[in-house]
Amino acid sequence: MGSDTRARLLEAAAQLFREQGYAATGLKQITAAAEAPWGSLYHFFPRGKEQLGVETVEHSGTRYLRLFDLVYERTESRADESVRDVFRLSAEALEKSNWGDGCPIATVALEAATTSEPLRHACAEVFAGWRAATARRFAAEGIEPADDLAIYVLSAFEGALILSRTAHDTTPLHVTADLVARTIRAHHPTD
Amino acid sequence: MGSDTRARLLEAAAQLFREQGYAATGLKQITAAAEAPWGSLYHFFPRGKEQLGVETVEHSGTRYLRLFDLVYERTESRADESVRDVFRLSAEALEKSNWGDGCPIATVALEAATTSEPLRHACAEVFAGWRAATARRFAAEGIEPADDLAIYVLSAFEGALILSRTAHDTTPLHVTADLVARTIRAHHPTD
DNA sequence: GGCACTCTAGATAGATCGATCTAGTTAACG
DNA sequence: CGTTAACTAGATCGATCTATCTAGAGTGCC
Repeated sequence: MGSDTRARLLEAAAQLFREQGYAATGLKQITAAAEAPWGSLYHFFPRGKEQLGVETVEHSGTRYLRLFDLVYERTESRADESVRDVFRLSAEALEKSNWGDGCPIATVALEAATTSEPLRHACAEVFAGWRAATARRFAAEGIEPADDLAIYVLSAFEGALILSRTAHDTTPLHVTADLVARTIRAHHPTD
Repeated sequence: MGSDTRARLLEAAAQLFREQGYAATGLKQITAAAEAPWGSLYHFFPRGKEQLGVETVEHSGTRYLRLFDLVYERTESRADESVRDVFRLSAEALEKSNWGDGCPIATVALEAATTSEPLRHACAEVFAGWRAATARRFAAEGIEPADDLAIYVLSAFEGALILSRTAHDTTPLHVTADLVARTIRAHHPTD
């Protein structure tokens, strides 16, 4: 039973969707990258590309959520420093991947916003999960309004990723991180 | 000479790229939407889809730049209020268009980041132009560092647009607008 | 062994993709 | 008028797309 073909397909799809988007990625390209037989794709994802897309978004989403939580759980640093860490880590990953590894959801989310309701919904759920995790971290430190600040951080993060990736320059991520972190610090309860 | 076929093609391409992205939009679909003959497309854009893409990005970019400038030039309101206006106007447009009219550049920018250097470059130039216009407005009011703050505003704006469009809910735009405007206000010179 | 089930392997269908090509039509200008 | 260029119109090409289909290989269970 220990076949990992399905996992490899998800992994390859995640990488390709992240780099070049959903519409530009062919199923043939995914099976080739996963070194998986064509027949397996429709065995594991009988509803075709859209199902693969939805599951890939969920896969990338929870994987990234764990990354956020990992950073957030280091409570020796304060919340504003955690936020800055997220930006900094993403900037590193972006540059190291030759500007390929941006947000694994954003491209698909924009493509699907009006073209595929299941896909759009999956992306919305992922964003909501990220926001909730960030809000929890803020609330745990008494930073309020936690939910609004989480939305704000996520917005700035996604936007800075776009600008940096498009410009091939991490400056937007670093500049935005500084100003966002300052906002969060200003909302720390006086201690 | 007064043929507007070329303009109609650009307009239709801009709308379709904005709604569903570059890769998902076929040239046939563009000519159909523009009510333009297939032959005209390669007459006006002999280098094909990529050339049309680049010119469409430039077209949408300068059109949006004029919109920014229009808001920014209303100097009776302060810079932080102008920023809020941009967010609010976008939220209205987004909702009224059934979540179709997000950023006309972002989707293409993400798709092209690793797949088409000319297209990516065109998007980067547009973003740079928007940033410069915003920075000029800030500098004119003594808000410094103008360039960093412009990057920050643009990041938050782009990200909030993604979140709102994906969630089919303008809350991210409004929440982010409030917090960003507060940051800008805090950078006003004491007057 | 024999049956059932999972997964692999790839041929193939049918549609659509971007791009090229040739005619035909229209307009500009001498 | 005649000539040239601009533009329209669409057939057509090869490639590629998603999806379906059949056949076979592997595996566990009775």
